[in-house]
Amino acid sequence: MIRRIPPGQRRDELVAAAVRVIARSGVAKTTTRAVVAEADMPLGAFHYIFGSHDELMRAVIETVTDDERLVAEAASIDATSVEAAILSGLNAYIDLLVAEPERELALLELGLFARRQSADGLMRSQWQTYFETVAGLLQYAAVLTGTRWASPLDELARTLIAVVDGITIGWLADHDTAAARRTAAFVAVAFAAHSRPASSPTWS
Amino acid sequence: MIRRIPPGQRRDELVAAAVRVIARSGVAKTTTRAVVAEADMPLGAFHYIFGSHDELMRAVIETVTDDERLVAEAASIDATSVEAAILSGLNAYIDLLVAEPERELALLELGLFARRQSADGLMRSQWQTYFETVAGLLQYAAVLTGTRWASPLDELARTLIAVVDGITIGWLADHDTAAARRTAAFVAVAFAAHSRPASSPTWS
DNA sequence: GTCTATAAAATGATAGAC
DNA sequence: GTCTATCATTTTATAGAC
Repeated sequence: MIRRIPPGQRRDELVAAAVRVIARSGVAKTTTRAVVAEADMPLGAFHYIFGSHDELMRAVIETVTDDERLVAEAASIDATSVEAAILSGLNAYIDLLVAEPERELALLELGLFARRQSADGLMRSQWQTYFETVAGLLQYAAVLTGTRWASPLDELARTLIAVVDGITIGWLADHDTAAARRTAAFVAVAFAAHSRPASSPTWS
Repeated sequence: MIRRIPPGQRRDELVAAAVRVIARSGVAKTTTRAVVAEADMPLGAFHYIFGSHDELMRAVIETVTDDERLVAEAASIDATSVEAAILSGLNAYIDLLVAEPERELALLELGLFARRQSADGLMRSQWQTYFETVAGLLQYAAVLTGTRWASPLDELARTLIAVVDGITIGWLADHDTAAARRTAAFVAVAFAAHSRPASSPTWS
């Protein structure tokens, strides 16, 4: 019995399987065999689609960069105030982190793996996507709360990503969810200090 | 020609060699062979000292936790103000990061590796050490600037570690040192908002 | 105790039948 | 195109000479 499946689809299946294996077992144990087993494919099918193990990992990083963490955009943002907006966004992320720690662990592993692996900017583009996503969210939050940002958006976005990454690592270390939320609260206040009413002049 | 060396010393040599290999090539490529080659020892010597590859990695994490990143304590802190103190400390760390990126990359890799590997809290104790070190530095900064912290020290320390980790990852992604320093400046201002004159009451 | 030689297992990649 | 069987290499771990 032969399964005739479009190459593109098989490729997607392999990448999806790799993502699951990475989340479950880590980048180090994501072997070619483990991936094809997860995808329920014969080993031979692998090299028909990907030239090498490296090529698969590269595809995984690119895919993950595109569709992961975008769920954050769906987070319901509290429009009561800028502080509330940032806090609700961070808490929604922390909820996600607590619910699926392996996912975030996998994303960090993939980032460091990319950094080790490729001389070109694979990790750079991964984080660039994060920056842009968060910049969009910050802009959205400003509109929602009738405010504007008093500091450059890309600077704020980068800082917020740093905080998210830092909260993630800290929580992965000790699972202290309450502490993570306290950090989030600290940051929310700090960001609120960089917002102004939408109609105010450049420096109040 | 036989080298008769105390087992404790050989153990230390292997751990030190492992750290160098990790920094240079990453956790994934830190094989037993690579480590003994780095330590200039025969392969057989390895299993005489460590029962397994895992045991070595565990020893590495414990060692690294103890002595790394403590160099931050030597950073000259600007006592002009709380903001200046935090900023100078973070900038000193960024200097270190830029000078030896592989070192910080290795520390992050080891943390995630520990998290993957051991069910017990190896990563937890690693970060716990960071928390305590930074808490000490924050306390020192307060004394130096004649202020006191208006928020719990452990909460501030945890947040600062999160920021340091986040700055590190962001910089590793794109090597944007100026951006890292802007994030540091943002954070320094935020921390200053949580300080009070040393003699003031609990809430001003 | 120290080292060389080798076993045993895992992994990336390919050959070749169908 | 698809899959089974296999190769070549790498890696952890051990056996056994000295």
